[in-house]
Amino acid sequence: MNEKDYLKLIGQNITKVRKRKNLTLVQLGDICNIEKSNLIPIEKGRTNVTATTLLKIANALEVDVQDFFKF
Amino acid sequence: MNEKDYLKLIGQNITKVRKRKNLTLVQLGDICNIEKSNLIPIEKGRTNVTATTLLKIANALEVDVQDFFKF
DNA sequence: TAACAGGGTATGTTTTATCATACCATTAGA
DNA sequence: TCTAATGGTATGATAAAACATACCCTGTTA
Repeated sequence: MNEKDYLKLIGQNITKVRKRKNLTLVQLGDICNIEKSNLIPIEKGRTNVTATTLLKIANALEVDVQDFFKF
Repeated sequence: MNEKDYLKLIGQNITKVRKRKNLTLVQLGDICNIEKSNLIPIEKGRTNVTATTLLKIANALEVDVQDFFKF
């Protein structure tokens, strides 16, 4: 898998979980202290997200980081 | 889990898989095009590794990225 | 027709991951 | 003993993530 698609899938997984939890980008951002303007590139797969940012988001969404890597 | 321990565990998982495959840091680095001097901080959990770097390492080690997040 | 909420974009700044190279210590083999 | 391999450290440069703020568009609703 190429890096572009891989980042896109991670982002899509985050979006899926966020919507499943009925959270807006602002709400998620409030919980994990990340601005929505920074969450959007992550969900769109436009940024090469770091491990700790994934941890913050996973904690906020109450899932395992691994869940973002299940394709 | 705090970020420090989390990064350390990711690194330890990478080290475990690398040793299981009987690869040195240089050999792993050759496969995924990452200098051993840059792999060491990752394995030690001293750097906040990015998603694509984890993908490169996972590909080189022939495992899923998820495997690095199993604690 | 406001006003607001939601998703999304743009951008300048700061921080830091990655790259690349050089170097050190220890250990095993010739 | 010398050499090479291995793990590890240090560092300067470059690319880019994260931060923070401001702004735009669309749909909804008072």
